[in-house]
Amino acid sequence: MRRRFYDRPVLEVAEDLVGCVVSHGGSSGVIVETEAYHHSEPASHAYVGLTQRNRVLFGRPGLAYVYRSYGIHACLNAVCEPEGVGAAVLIRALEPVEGVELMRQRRGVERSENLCSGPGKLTEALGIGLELNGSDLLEGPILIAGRRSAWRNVEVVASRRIGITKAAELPWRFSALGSRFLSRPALSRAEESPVR
DNA sequence: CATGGGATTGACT
DNA sequence: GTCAATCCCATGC
Repeated sequence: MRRRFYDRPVLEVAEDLVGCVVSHGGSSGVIVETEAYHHSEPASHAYVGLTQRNRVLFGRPGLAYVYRSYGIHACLNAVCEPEGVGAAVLIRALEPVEGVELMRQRRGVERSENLCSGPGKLTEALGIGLELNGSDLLEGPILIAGRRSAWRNVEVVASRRIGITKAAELPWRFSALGSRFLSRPALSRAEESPVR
């Protein structure tokens, strides 16, 4: 993946990341679910402006923004848009590909549908911790590679973001149509709209 | 300096 | 379905 991939409107990047492959710590998976966050809307950590917590969000595109959620979990984002603009894509679910046994050990669960089906789950499965906040997704140790051929024409659908109270009406969640590895089952067809 | 609230998960009713 | 765990950090007194 090139840096300019991330140096674009965050909604475009969020759609295009579905089908790409995240790898770290001897394991990898295909992204099946993302959400976009932008400083202009109140659900974004960048909404309040530059602070110590969110400074990576304003960094150069292609950085990893890893934050602690509910005091317990780590969540992985890809920083987007030009440097100085607070925007990022939250990686919400993966279809496990490599290192599945490692993922089972790290997660302590067996079912493959349960390994990476949530933002806190996938960081645990891949061994991604807060110390990787600010690392570069183009240099590692976390890497994101482009869509493999089988995913070249994946159908992406948009729906509302999960688990937020502010700006909850925005359809900024993007999922691979029909995937069994989503953090939440597909919504009713009426709630989802095809992208592109 | 005290407090409140999450971009969640898993256990339990 | 409900709810607690647990930790920064941002906010407000």
